[in-house]
Amino acid sequence: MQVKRKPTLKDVAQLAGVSTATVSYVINEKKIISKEVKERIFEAIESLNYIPNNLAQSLKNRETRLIGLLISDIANPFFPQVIRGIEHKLAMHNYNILLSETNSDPGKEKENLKMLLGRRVEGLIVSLAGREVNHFSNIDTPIVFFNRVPDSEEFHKVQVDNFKAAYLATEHLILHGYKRIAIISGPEYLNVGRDRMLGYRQAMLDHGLPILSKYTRMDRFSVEYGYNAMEEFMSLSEPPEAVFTCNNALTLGAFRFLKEKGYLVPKDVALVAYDDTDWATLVDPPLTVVRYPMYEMGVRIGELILQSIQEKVRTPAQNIRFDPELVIRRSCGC
Amino acid sequence: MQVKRKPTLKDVAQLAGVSTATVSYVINEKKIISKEVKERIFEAIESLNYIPNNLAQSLKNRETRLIGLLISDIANPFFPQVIRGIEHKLAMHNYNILLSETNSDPGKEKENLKMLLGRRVEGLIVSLAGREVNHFSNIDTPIVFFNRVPDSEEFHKVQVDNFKAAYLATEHLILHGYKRIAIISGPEYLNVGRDRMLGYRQAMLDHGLPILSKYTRMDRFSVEYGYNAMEEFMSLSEPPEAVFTCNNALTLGAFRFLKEKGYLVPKDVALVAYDDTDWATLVDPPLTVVRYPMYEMGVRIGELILQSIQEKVRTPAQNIRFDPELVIRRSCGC
DNA sequence: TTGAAAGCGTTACCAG
DNA sequence: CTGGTAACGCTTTCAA
Repeated sequence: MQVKRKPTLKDVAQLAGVSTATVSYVINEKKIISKEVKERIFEAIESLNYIPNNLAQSLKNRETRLIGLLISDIANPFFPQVIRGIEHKLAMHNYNILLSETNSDPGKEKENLKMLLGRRVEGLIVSLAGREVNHFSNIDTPIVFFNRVPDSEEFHKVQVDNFKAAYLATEHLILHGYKRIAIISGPEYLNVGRDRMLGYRQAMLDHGLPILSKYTRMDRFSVEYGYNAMEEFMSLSEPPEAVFTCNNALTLGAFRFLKEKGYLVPKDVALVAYDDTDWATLVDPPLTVVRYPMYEMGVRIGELILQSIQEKVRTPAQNIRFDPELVIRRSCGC
Repeated sequence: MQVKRKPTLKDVAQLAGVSTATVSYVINEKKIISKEVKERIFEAIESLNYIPNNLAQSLKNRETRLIGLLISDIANPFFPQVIRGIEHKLAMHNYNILLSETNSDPGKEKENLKMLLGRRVEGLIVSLAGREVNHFSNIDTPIVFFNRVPDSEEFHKVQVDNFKAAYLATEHLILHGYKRIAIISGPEYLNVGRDRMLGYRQAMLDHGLPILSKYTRMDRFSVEYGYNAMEEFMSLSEPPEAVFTCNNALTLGAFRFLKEKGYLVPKDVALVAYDDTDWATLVDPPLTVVRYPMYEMGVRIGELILQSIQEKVRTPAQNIRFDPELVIRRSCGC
């Protein structure tokens, strides 16, 4: 549509009978301008409905106040909470968020990255699409990774202590007396899949329990995978006594299977889940879960990126781990 | 940080030994340039790691390929699904999303609106913060409202047929034989609160049932409000036989109250909810809900805004209503 | 206290 | 085919 051009500084200047410089001064309060001139300029701005063109300002000032957010899928309920924290922090400092989704496709990630860089975002907040991270090297725009982070030590990272979270969950099950404990996790090549698996293994090991491949599944973080993995477990001649599901989608799928088939939790099989969701207290039985502060993580991510932008020299990469907490309800059999 | 300046067209031109015009031509494939020159330019681009400055391009071309998204709170699970649809549609056309939250604060909405306009977004997608909409008049940037839309007929709107949704839900309860049917809804001044209430009233009216103020609550869309309203209902000397909760937060609160206090659904009180959530099938009993296609709504919103941007002349405002559907599960007593 | 003009990084017209 | 240059809308230096 955009039929008529938007008013510019020049238009305002003309109408107010002053130079563009003067108008710029009053808008930015950079110089002291006489009351009467100011008045005239404000009137002109008002009557033209003038809003400064931020593109031109950015071009001139070399600052866009834009942060690029690169995530796999905004419908994953984990993200909105975190984004909310990020947004609140950034908004305080007049930074805005440019959103882009990758659908966990590294190709799309690469494309979007280029787009964001082209738009001259001042910082990047990213949860990795896949295992490839080469396209993030050699970028001199500050980056904070979160959730799905690269292994490399050279980047800022904010994450839950996934290992500890899984350890906590598994150990709780062990101390409860269960021996045949299974796990459903995400892909090996993602820290979030791998570290949770490692935490599980370590807990089993520390308590002298065997790690059996028939009780471990790690492939995708999806509802279907959770459903299918649970189905496989329950059709084993010796099904697990307890299962640890490593993210909300997996929990959803696994739990759905159990409900559909009429299994009783925790009697037939106990459950500990990752991610404390809205509904964890509403299902029957209420879910014992690993919880961590999503909003606060977002705020911290926002702080970290703002700080990295401010810095004149590159400071050592920070790896911030948030402590998970076990929320004991009833699905574990307690 | 941003220590070293990013390479510019000029840098590329210099390195390749050509003019900036020529470089621009090859980048945009606007003119036919000889193979060898092209080659040299690509090499220069490669070695400098040059990415065109989109700000300058936008300024020159008068197109930002940016859409502003103005919503109350991204953590409301309704939004992410819709946004996903929007994002996918827009991404196909190389448009990106600038996200901003209002926290349902009209003041913040006004501010953010100005910011988005300053950034010269080509279109606006908004779910209203409050009842005030004056700041949206006199804006010549195309707007599509969704979810919380203004009453005015002058704007494009995409919404669920809220009236019909509530009518459907209420009528189902009525046909089931319940007489004392209550409703918990959101504020009167929001279409989403009001229309759902109206649908309820009409259904009651059409079936000769009285509308009693003790059975109607409309104030806020929050978990707490849902909890409290349900508590009030159940402490009535004659509690309702069935309740219709008008959004996911209200459902969450109301259901939580019932669970906590040990009420049996649908025996003690039947329930029909608005919004089909992930967990609606997992709770006990599975929830009978009103469902509508969130992702598809997002796609439609994206289409509509793109179309409005393309149009040379302003076409009449469209009011698109998505049909809700009743998903009968067990909380209604069927 | 005000203004002229250069420049931010592109694009595109017009010449050659 | 290639290039000089004005212009997009703003900020800021320098001068008046």
